[in-house]
Amino acid sequence: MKAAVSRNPSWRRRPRQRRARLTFESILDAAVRILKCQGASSITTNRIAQVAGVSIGSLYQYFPDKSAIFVALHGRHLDEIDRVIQSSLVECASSSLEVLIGATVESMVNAHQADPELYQVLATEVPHRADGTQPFAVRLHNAFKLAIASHTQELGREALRKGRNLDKVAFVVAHMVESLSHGALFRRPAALSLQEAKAEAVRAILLYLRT
Amino acid sequence: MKAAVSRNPSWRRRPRQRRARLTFESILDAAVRILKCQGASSITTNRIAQVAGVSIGSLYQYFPDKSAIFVALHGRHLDEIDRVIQSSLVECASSSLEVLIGATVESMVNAHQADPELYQVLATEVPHRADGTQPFAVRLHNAFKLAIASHTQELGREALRKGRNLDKVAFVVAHMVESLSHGALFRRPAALSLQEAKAEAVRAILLYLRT
Amino acid sequence: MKAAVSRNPSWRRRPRQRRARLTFESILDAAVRILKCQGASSITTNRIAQVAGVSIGSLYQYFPDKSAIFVALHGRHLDEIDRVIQSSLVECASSSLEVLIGATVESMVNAHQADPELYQVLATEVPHRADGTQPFAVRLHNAFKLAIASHTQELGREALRKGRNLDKVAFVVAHMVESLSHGALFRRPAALSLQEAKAEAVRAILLYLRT
Amino acid sequence: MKAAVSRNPSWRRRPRQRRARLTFESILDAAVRILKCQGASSITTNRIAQVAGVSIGSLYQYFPDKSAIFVALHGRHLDEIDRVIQSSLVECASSSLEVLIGATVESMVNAHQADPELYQVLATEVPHRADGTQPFAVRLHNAFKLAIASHTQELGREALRKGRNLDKVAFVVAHMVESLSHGALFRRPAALSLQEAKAEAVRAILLYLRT
DNA sequence: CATGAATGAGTGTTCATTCAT
DNA sequence: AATGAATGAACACTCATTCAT
Repeated sequence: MKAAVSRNPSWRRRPRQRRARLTFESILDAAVRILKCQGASSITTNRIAQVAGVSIGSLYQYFPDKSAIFVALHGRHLDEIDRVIQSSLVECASSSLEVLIGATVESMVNAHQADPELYQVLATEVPHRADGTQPFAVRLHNAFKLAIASHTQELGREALRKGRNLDKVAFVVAHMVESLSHGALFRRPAALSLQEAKAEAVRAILLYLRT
Repeated sequence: MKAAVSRNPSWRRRPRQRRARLTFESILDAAVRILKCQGASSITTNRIAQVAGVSIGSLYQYFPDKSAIFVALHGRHLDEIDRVIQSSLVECASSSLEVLIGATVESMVNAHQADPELYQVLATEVPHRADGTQPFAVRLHNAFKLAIASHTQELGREALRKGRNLDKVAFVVAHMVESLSHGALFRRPAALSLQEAKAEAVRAILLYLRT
Repeated sequence: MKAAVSRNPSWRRRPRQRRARLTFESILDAAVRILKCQGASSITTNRIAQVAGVSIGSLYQYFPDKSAIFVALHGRHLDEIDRVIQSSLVECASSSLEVLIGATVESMVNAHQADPELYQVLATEVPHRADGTQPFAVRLHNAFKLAIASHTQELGREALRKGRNLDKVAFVVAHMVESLSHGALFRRPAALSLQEAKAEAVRAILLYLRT
Repeated sequence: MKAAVSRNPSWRRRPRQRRARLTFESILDAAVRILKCQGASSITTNRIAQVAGVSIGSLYQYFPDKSAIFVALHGRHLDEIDRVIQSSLVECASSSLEVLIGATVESMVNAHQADPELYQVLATEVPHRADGTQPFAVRLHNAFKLAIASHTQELGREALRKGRNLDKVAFVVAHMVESLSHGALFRRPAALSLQEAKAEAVRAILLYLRT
């Protein structure tokens, strides 16, 4: 993909595109850094620009206003989680449901464990009006519809019978995966280890699926 | 404690306390009204005071700063949900688990259905730093520990055996109730009616509990 | 006029109204001071507030935005000129046309001579979109219609005959008064003294009126 | 003068000069377009460049700064009016004063009628500090000195006698022409047609000149 | 000469908070 | 205890201008 470009020797490589992407990301990274260190209340566009190492004017070339930065931040997070989940589903497409659900919960937890404070702050302090961006649960929902559909036989003849349609199952599973993964990481009771919480989450989801 | 007041027998009861409570609530109500009508971005302390019909000075008599209003708002919401859940648990203390879980999910949904936009805004646009206030899931967790403990026999001898302790079960149940109730109301797929979503949520929770 | 107020002994004199008016005027005065000293390009709302000795917040309590200050500035100037002209017309209501026109031109020049730089700057550097405020020439026009009407007999039987209506005459006179007064002060050729310029202006206007 | 150019016979004439002139004008035209459509408050150098179809860098090759564009704009307008007036004066050099004044007023009105909004905006919203550029009235003044001088005999022996010098007369006439022409177009009372206003203006000026 | 991305000083404006009344 | 005018630090955002390419 990038080979094709460097193969062309007489070419100043699309400097705009590349630099633009870089700047865009560096602005988001700066926002993240500030969010984690100083919290959401002390974030200003000028500080973001400064931390990102770009001028405030440039920042406004990439984002129409401050809230656009937040939207992009949430978007990037959602995309990341999405990607991780999709990977799990694809990788385990031909594995048992047990493996698949286990891997998914694992991925979910891992994705958040990489930077727990960030996701905490994003979720609780950074406004994320539901404009445009598909709410996360909907993305998960669709992913699980596909995944479950391809394991129909494992679920037994009757599992998806009589009104127990895919939508219903995917609805429950998507919410369980999201809620229990988050919960295992952020809200589990002191008496429960992360391992135990994850295991129980998987157990609960499989129980539901198998019945 | 209220000696000064009770010493004056001819006095309309605790007028200050009463008025104070009223003012306090009217400020929160004003905040809610603004949040629902204009969104979180256009909320200012001055506007809140104006809508509440009190002076800005008075507002600061009841709240040390702006964020305290948000904290109180979230608190009030959590307390309300808490109350509703506790009611369900108490009312159904001697009913079957099926009834209890059904009632709980029902209560949960009803509580949010009263003012869906508000809870949406509160959750997504109003910062709710996790300082001090017990996160909701923890309250639910404790409530369910009690509830489940008192239905141990219905769950069968072995249900709470072998490391499947109360904490673990309550953790899963609390998250399922919260997540699926919210989800049923706010994020269910178009193909699913609220009734169906609720019913499936209850079914899933019971399945887990009974196994 | 103010006696009525001070006659009321138990009264804290409308502090808001009075102070408000004072603040309002002090802001305009500050704007004038800056305009004269630093020119229109270096005027900022913060500097105006500072020079006026009020906080920037207060400034915005009296003016919705920066341009409103300019509008008020022009308005104040127009009102001042208006007042001066009206005075002349009233004072000379029963004098000859010669006296009346002489006095009017004199007033006009005097009014601007008090602060020539200001009016120069106002006219050339401060945007004064014609929104709402009656353009000056229209006010003058109406004033002169009245003045001329009350001197009809002096103008002779035929002066206002045959399509030479009041509107027409007032149109010409108003423009001559304004233009020649301004011109005498700001744009007269070096060879002409102010006195001469004014005298010639009056002569020209009277010539027109008498024919 | 243009030796370098004429030395190269096969060359399209002065390409740089020509293009330069074109670019210069296109920038001014763009400014005019913006001024008329969006008003003076929303004019920016970047937008001007964009509308003109040149880069912002090029714009700064032709104008040292933003205000230079305004100066040039006013200059272009003044030159245009100047040109039109001079034409009238030259064309009517040997006509009667009546014809000459009539033609001049006519020209003046026509010149502004071509684009009334523009001249309104230029006069009221675009700063035109009196630096350098001869104020318009002075140009007119000189033009009329010449014109009137060459009609001395028509004015009669005594007309320019005893202190009634050319400067005085030209001062009055120049201001009357300018003010009444503008007034006829932009500020005439509703009851007056443009034709009537112009005719009365001419009549008033001639009355003055002939006395 | 042309370009237009980058700059950043500077602006208008807001709004949480105070405090004299 | 209540008021609300006054405050001014702080902010989001603009735009004239530069300069490396």
